Amino acid sequence: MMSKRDLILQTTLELITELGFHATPMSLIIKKSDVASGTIYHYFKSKEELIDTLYSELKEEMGKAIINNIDQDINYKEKFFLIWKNLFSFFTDNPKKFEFLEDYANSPLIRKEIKEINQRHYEPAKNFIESGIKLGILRDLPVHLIMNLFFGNVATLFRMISLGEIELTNELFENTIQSSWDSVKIN
Amino acid sequence: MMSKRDLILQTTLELITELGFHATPMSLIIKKSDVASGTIYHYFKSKEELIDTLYSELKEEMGKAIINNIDQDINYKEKFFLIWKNLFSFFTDNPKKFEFLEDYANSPLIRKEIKEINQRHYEPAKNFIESGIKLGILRDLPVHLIMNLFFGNVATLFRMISLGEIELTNELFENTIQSSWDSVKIN
Amino acid sequence: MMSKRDLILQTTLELITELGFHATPMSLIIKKSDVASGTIYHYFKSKEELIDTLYSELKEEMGKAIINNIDQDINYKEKFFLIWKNLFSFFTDNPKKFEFLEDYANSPLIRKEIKEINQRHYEPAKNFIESGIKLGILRDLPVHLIMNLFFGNVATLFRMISLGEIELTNELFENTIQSSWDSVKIN
Amino acid sequence: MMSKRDLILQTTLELITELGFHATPMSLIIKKSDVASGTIYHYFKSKEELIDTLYSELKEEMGKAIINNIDQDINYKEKFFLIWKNLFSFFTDNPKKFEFLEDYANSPLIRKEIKEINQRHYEPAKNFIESGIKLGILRDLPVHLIMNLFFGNVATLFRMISLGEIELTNELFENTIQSSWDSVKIN
DNA sequence: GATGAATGAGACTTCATTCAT
DNA sequence: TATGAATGAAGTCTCATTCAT
Repeated sequence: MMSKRDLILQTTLELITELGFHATPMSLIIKKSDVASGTIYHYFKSKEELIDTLYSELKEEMGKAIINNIDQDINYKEKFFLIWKNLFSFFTDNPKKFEFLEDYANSPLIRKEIKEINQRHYEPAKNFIESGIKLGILRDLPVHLIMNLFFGNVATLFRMISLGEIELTNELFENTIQSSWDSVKIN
Repeated sequence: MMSKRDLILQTTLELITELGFHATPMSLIIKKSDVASGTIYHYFKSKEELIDTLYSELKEEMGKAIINNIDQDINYKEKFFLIWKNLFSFFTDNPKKFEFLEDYANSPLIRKEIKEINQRHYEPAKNFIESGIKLGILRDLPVHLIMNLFFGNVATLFRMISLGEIELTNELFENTIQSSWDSVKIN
Repeated sequence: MMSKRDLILQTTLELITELGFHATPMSLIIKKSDVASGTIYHYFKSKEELIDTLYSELKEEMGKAIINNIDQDINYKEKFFLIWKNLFSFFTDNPKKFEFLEDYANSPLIRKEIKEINQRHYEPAKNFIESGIKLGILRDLPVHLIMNLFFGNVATLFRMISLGEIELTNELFENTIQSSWDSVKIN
Repeated sequence: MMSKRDLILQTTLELITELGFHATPMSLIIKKSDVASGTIYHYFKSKEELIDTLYSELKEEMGKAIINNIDQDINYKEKFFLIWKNLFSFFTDNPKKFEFLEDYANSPLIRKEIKEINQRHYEPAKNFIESGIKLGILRDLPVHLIMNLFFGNVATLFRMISLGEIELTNELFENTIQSSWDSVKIN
């Protein structure tokens, strides 16, 4: 059985992605979680702290998903493709989490301090890009720029699939990753 | 002198990018615009219609900015670079408009119908991409996917510059566009 | 007809003296005043500002009541008695105002700044005491101490009468004022 | 070491004088006392009973302080002065208790029944005043009026000293008591 | 005796909107 | 066109208290 705390977080994710932060009153989270109003404030000091917490937990989860299986004995390009697929799979498996993280990535609703602290979950990914540049495999662009372009590409494909604007075929999938790779690889 | 209607729209843009839609009460727009509460409702039926209107006007403005100067006698790649630069310049010249359009591109706050209607301002850009594919210059990916990847790349660079996360040099600028081009061109 | 603003102030006085500040919810003031909840906030920014305003208005009113008729051609002691009676009459005529001013005189609920500003209504009274000291009629005690003792004496008598703990006769009234006078006069 | 019960009472006194009854939530008393919420309800049935108890204990303590040393072989006036000083000393030694007793003397928060019961601690003081009247030393005013005027005078001086509005010198102290005596003694 | 998670009524306040002038 | 007093539903959060352990 889920703890009340986790139940509240899950309900919050569902409602906020569906309705947006301000269109999701605490009263609705309370009702859907089937807890008393006081209970939510027992675990989270305020609505802001509630979504800060949700953001942190999801950011950590995504950071871990990205580097899944990455320690295999495969070459750089294959690892690039693997990470791309890992991120895409995370979105596919957790569309709500994708939506939430997209919406609040640049939102003033999440305190800056929270955002900075959660950067730490992306150290492995950052190291991967950095090593690619050092090895002369990747273009010499700022590491964070490459990471953001990469992330943006995955998100763009996933969003369109998710909204039904295009259909996902194996070919499209591979071509899009290839396009992403071509944008940063040298030659 | 600015009409009251336009004054209200401008104030709305400023406040909404700074505070977000729900944290920007009509009362604040009213106060900062120095009009009476009745006046705002004379021009816009509701808060929703106000931002629908703002969205439409900005979307149109951006659509026009993109194709500025595009009818010159230059080759395809040069046009690709020009459009990239046009979009980037529009963001640089209008950072608030960039922010607003980014925030509300995927927001449920803008009615779907409004979003669809404003697609028409991007016909020229769409035609440009389509012709590139037909001519065998661009990869055979769905047109809208290419457009979104393209838009995403420009936005990613601009956002990082704007937030001060990286510094814009001529070299970085050209390299990033080149990276964007490499992701879609054939060969 | 009373303005909504004044109606709210009057209702507030009645409820707060009866129930106390914290036991008087805004919702009750709203209901008894028969206005909309928004209306109260149109005139007063917060509950705190509402009672600050009430305090200020009553303090001013009491300040004026005290010096009523004082410019007559009567001697010092007679003026002392007159002021005593003026204050006592103000309490008798406005028992709720007495109660409110008593309860909030030393309350942290009224901002210090508000208290200081309202001292100005007691300048004439202060001058009267000061001149008494200078003329050698009154004991050489700090002016404000004399004022507070004086005020305390009037309030003590009135409170007991008001609570029905003793009965007011002309003799008791005169004796009490005489007692007050004897405490500060020289000889 | 203090019992948890007494610890709670002491914390309550401190918080309530600083913040006021309604601005002092049970949760704060609980936190500052470092006890569990259940514990406070083990000793006191409700918040009301908690302050009723506090009131009673302090009222008794003050009653005892007043008559300290009064059985010496000194004359009536000297006893009057002694009681005055006893009360003033009690305030000086226990400023929080003074504040609490002042604030709640006329408060509807303390049940009437509690107030009446605690009158018994002031029988000796009452007897002292009554005998003064019978002996023809004091003015023939109602006993309780004299007691209240007396108490009010001590409180007025103490409050001003305590707030730093005037400075306490030996001369001022003696003069103020003399003033208090002059207000009730015959001649 | 002691704990603290859980409760839910109710507090203050905000806000989009209306309408008589 | 323009005004701004008035509305009242709804929002976030607090708080005294309970009860299973």
